[in-house]
Amino acid sequence: MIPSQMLKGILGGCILTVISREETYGYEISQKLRQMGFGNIAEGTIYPLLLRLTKNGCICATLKASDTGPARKYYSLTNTGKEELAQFQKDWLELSTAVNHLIGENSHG
Amino acid sequence: MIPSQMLKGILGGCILTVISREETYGYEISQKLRQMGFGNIAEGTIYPLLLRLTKNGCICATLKASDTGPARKYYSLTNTGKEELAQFQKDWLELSTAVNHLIGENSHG
DNA sequence: GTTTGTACTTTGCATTACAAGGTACTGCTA
DNA sequence: TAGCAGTACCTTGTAATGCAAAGTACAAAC
Repeated sequence: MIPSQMLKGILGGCILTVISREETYGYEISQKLRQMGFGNIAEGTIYPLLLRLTKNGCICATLKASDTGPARKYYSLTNTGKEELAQFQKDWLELSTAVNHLIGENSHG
Repeated sequence: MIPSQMLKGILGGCILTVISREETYGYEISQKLRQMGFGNIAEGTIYPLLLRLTKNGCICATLKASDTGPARKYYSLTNTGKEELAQFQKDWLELSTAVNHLIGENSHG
């Protein structure tokens, strides 16, 4: 299990990434993240995050009926969201480079 | 600049990594992290974190005089700290694998 | 009609990076 | 002597954010 603290500042970008692939909704996002190896991300994490991203203008929702349960909120990226996603990927690269550099150097020591 | 939220849950492990290479003190750790590409990590981040790690039994300090300023607190890893470091590296691998997998899949459509 | 699975929401909490301000020692300069 | 820069550490309060817990609601199966 990835510690929850490690997910801070990362989940938002991950969700933008998932949505960028295709329109999707909260419940499905949580399932996809689990399949991707993020472990079980609580609903109390996903839904507030989606609301935050909506408020920030990164994503927008369309309500669509479902045959198998209550209606779903399908999300898609706005232009702001696309910029935000690009920035996240840049930031992630910077972080992972620094950490891998640090951990890697350990073995030369 | 790496966003501060992205550093949550990561800085602790990074500091353990730095200390594992050789005994060092707060001020020097902040300089090393900057050199490693983490940007300027505030003192208000470093010192509380070192206190926390000490309280958790991950590191322990030895006060040593300096020729060029006030005394320094040199930190070294305890056994608990070594376990914590190993766990961090495992967690980091899990996280970075998941994120890279997610970002990478994006380009396959 | 009760349960299971789907699907979204809200409240309150814990963790943690950081800004801002403070203390204190050394060495240099005027 | 006074003042400043660099080194070195500490404390308080704040903001961001993942999550637990609880609630609402619809559909299908039993």
